[in-house]
This record gives sequence, C-alpha cells and structure tokens, in this order.
Amino acid sequence: MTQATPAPGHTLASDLNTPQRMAALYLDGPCLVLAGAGSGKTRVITQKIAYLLRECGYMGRHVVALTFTNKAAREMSERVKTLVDSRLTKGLTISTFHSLGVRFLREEARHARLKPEFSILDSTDAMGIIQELLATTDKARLRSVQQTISLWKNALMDPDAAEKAAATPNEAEAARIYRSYDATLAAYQSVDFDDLIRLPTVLMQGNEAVRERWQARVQYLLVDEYQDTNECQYRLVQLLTGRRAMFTAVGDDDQAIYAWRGATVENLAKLTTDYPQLKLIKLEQNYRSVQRILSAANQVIGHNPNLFDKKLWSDLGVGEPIQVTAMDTDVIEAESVALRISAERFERRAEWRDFAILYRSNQQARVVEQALRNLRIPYTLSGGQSFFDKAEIRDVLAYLRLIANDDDDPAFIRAVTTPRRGIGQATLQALGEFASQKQLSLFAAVFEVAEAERLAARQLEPLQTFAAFIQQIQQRAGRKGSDRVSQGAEPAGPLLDELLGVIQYERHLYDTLDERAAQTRWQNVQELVGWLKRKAEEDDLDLFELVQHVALVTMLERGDEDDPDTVKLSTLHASKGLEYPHVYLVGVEEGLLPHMGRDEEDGDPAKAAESLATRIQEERRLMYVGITRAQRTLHLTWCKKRRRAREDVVCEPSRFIDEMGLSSVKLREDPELQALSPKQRLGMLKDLLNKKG
DNA sequence: CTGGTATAAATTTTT
DNA sequence: TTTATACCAG
Repeated sequence: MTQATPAPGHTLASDLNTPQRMAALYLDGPCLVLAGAGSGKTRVITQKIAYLLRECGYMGRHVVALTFTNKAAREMSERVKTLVDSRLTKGLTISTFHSLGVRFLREEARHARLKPEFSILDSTDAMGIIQELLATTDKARLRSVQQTISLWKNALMDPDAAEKAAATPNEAEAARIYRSYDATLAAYQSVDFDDLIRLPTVLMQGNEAVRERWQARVQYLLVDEYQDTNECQYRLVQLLTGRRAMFTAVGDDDQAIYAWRGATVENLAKLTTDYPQLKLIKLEQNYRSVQRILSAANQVIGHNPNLFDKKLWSDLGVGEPIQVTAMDTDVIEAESVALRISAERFERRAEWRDFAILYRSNQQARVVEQALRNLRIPYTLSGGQSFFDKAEIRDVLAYLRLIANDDDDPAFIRAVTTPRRGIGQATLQALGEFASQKQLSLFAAVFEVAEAERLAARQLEPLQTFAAFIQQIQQRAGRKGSDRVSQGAEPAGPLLDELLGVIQYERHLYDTLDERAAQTRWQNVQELVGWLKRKAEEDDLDLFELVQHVALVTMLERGDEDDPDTVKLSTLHASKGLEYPHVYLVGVEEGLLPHMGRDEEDGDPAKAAESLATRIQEERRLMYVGITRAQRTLHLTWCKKRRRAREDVVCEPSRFIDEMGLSSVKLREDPELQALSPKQRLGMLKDLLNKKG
C-alpha cells in the first residue's frame, strides 16, 4: 500500500512514545485509544492522519476525523497541515459531527424530504416552537420538554417510540409535543441541532444506496473525545464505517462531562463488545502536569467507579503544593485572585496568558471580570453566550435564513418585525391563521392573503413591501436549484451591505438602545458581515450560496484571533482540551461544584438517589478536568458567603477538596484582603491602579 | 393596533 | 445585568 511521497518517512511517529506509536500505526481493524488527560491524544490523531495520507496511500477525501467543537477541528486541521504536504490533504475532512451532518443533509436532502436550502433552527427558535405548542410560559416545564425531546432524538427514538416509552403523564405530553414539533420543523423545512446527526443516521440506516455511497467515501474514520458521543453518534460511526470497521476512537471515560445532553460513556464499553477484534491501547504518560497536580487529580477521580483501569503518571517533577484558600465572599474571592495573578506574573516573570481562571457556571464570570477590570488586567472570556446567540446576530441571520428558505417561519417573524415596520401582533396572528388554514408558509401566505381580503389594507401593505423586498434579494442573489443562472448572481458583499442599508439596521440599533450598547452591537454585526464577506470571497460564493452556508456558519465560531497576552476566563466545560501553566479554580463549594440544580420532578426516591449519585460522579469528572488543566500550579478557592439571585447564601467547601488528599494540598486562610474593611479594600485597589497608571 | 416605556424576574454546563 | 411582560400613549 505504500506510496512514494516527497515527505521523508522517518519523521512519522519519531516523537511518539511506544503506545502512542502503536496507536498511530495500527491499521488492522477498529482501534480504541484510552487517552488520559494530557497524554497526547491529539498528537496521536494528527500523526495517524499523516501516516494514512503519506504512507498508506489513502486519498484525502477518504479520511474523516470528527470532533465535538469547531475549535478542536480547527486545531487538528492546522496541525495536520504542518505534517503533510498540501497536495495530500485535498478533500480531507476534519470537522465536527454537526458540520458533517450539515454537509450530509445538503447532499442527501431529497432523501430526507428536505430541500437543500433547509434552515437550521437555533435553540431559541426551537424553544419558541415548543412554547407555542405547549401553550405555557412555565419555563421549567418548557426546558424539561425540550430536554426530553432532545434526549429522545439522541437515543434515536421517533415519536411513536417515545409515546410507548413515556412512563409519566408529563412524558406522555412531551411525546405528543415531540410529534407536532417534528411536524412543525418539517413544515418550516428546518432541522434542529439534534437532527443534524439524527437524520443522517436514520437515512443511512434505511437507505442502502445512501449508506453505500458514504461508506465508499469514508474509508478511514477517526473520532476524538469518544466518551462524549451519544447513542445516535455511536450509530452514525457504525454506519459510516460499515463492515470494514476501519476507525480509531480516542477517549477518556474520566473526562465524560456531557451526560446531561445524552452522551453515554457506555459507548466506550460497547465498542469492546460490538467489535471483538477491537485493539485497545492505553496512553498513561502525562506530559502536562507536575506530579502533585496529577496525584490530586487521581485521588479525586479515584472516588468514581471506572470502566477501564488506568494510572496516569508524569516525570515533570513534584511541583509546588496546591493551594486552597477560603474567602469571605465571592467579591473578595475575585479581587483576591486578580491581585494574586497580578503579583505572580511579576514574581514568576510570567505572562498574562499563562494564567486561567476556571469556574463552574457562567454567571461566576461576572464578578471575576469586574475584579480584573479594576486592576486593568487584560482578559479574554471564552464560553459564555455564544456569538450567534446575540440578538443582533440572530436578527441579521434571520434575514439570510429567510432569503435562503422562505418556508422558515421563525426567520420570517423575526425579520419582518425587526426593525419595526408597522407589523405587530395582530397582523401576524391574522396572517398565521390564514397560513395554517391554507397550509402555507407565512411568506407564501402574504401573496395569497390579499385576494382573500382577510387583512385591512393598512396591515397588508407593509407585509407586501417586505415580501417583495425579500423576493427581490432572492432574485439578485442567484437563483436556486436547477434554473440557476450564474450571470444573474450579484456579488454577495455589496448585496449584503445593501440589505443592511435598506433595512436601516444600524439606525434601528441606535434608535432602540443607548449609544454604548448600540455601538457594540453594531460592531458585532460588522464582524459578522466581515466574516461573511471574507467567506464569500475566499470560496467565490454568491449571496445565495453563501446563505446556504450560513447555518453552518452558526456553528463555526468566529475565526479565533491569534492568542493575545491575556488571562483566560472559562467554564470548566469549555476548558476541556486546554492547558495553562497556572490555574485558578474558583467557587469550589458544595452546591456549586458539585452543582445542585433543582431536584428531579417526578418522584420515586430510589431513582432519585441513583440519579443524584451519577450526577455527583459527573461533577467529579468535571473537577478532574479542571485540575488536569494545570501544568505547574493550581489554586482553589471557595467562599463562605456568596451572592446568589438576590440573597447571600452560606457556603461550605466542596467535598472534592477533601477528596484531593490533604498531603498534596496547602490550606490557606485570610489572605491579605480579607483582614480589610470594604472601604480599605477599595483604597488599596485605587492605590494599585495609581501605581500602574 | 402598534410600539415604546416601566417594572419585575432570573440565572448549569453547549453543538 | 439583561430579558419578558404589562401597560399606556399615539
């Protein structure tokens, strides 16, 4: 199979240790790599891709690597590019499960009873649909129904199966909603996030031709973070690789932190039974952390039962003691951490980028941000509200979605009402009633409703103006489908500008908001537009084609700026896969780090106790992920009092602190700040500021 | 009937 | 600190 390539063969795997090399070179069948934290799993995957392309004669288009986040995909792709000549990477797919799903569905749309221009609903729109079907404003209930439907989809259960499986009245209702929810999506020619994986899976399962087409295309598959796959994704992997079963799955059961969205660690164990010939390779040498940190991590995770036994070790030296500090309040905690980072940067001659502050929930970031701003410490916030969830971005995207797919009712409603153009509740309701009677999309209904004389002229007129405007853009953007005429397609950039100009979006922002808010929002819009234009130019797309990619864009986060010298703030979930020399883990308290949400709805105490236990285990893995982000030093802090909602809550240190084993931990009390009164603290901060300024 | 303004409420984790 | 709802003016 070996093919002569210009690249020297010896570089391959020369910097891999023995198990890593085994994993990279193993091609006799399915392969599972159990990769502990910091054991170089990405290196294994990228080297293996290089090996496949360079030395095994695999064509780029026959190799697919799947990740869960765009960031991981981008990183992997960059690393492969440094290893392999660009001629060989042509057609190579390194993407998220969801992006692959989009591509699959665009190509196979017809078989899924979708038009190729289908829309992807974001979770807010999806929630909106459920809200209407349920006719309630009870938020907890809405969440629970959406969650339930999502879990059903991820478990490959259709509404029929869900109805049968429903054990409680609540679940039965959810199952009914599930059915009409799916019908609604179909009417909108839309899919939700879960469908991006579910529909390809169902399609391949039931359609032999499609299955064979994709199996011929995917000759080698690599899957990163395998412990985070759900049942549907497991099945998809199985269907893509077929009987050939040529794949490598890389994962770590101790880092499974997405059970709440349907991931099951059991997928790791299931591989060993579904594929008896499975080759199992463990990576146990950690190249990231000093021993103290690793041993604390091992101790914590030791309290969990685990599927596969593995012992992580490192030869990076013992390291400094882990510091655990009790703080009076969350504000003091934040100030204290900020102050300490400031001092340590100086003492250790480190850079801002060497520090990270990690926390359980996004809301904790707020206090920390404030403290960092006070000290003029540069920081970047990762995670948090996604760029594409911002109102202004959703506004613009609604227009684009509508241009691509005018059956997309949620997009229509959003676009037609922002900016305000004299169309309100009553008009939309009348239009909606008419549309559902005639089985039309809202957009199509605008053209029909005139004859029916169901709306007053003054309601009708703005609707018609709007619809004509959208139609005009559709025309100029390039015709879809078969009768497409490329000469008619105007370039996307100017058209996009014109669109924003005509709807006067910038003015709308300044009219509705105060200047500061309007400015930042307009900036975000500009950033989006810039991104789109760049994309249009790079790939030579007209607006229409671009718009078809936009949904996919939703999942591609912004092209990350090259790592600026800033302190990184991140949730524990978003920190997986990253590493920092110095890590501060804040809010390590009972109730927060094991997080205690509201209790389960439907009683059955035995079940509740079990679910509590498994939830604690997942929180423990989260703690494990946090600890193992640290390379050299680790600080944990917890607060005696914390402001939650509107009240001060008394907190206790997390059980996980005890579990780390006191031998590796140094407990601290009363750091400098706490002895001071609030007034004195403020003065001290001001002093510090003056010194800097 | 629309759209702006005031007032109350609300906060796990993410593709 | 932002977001949904209720109310009121045009």
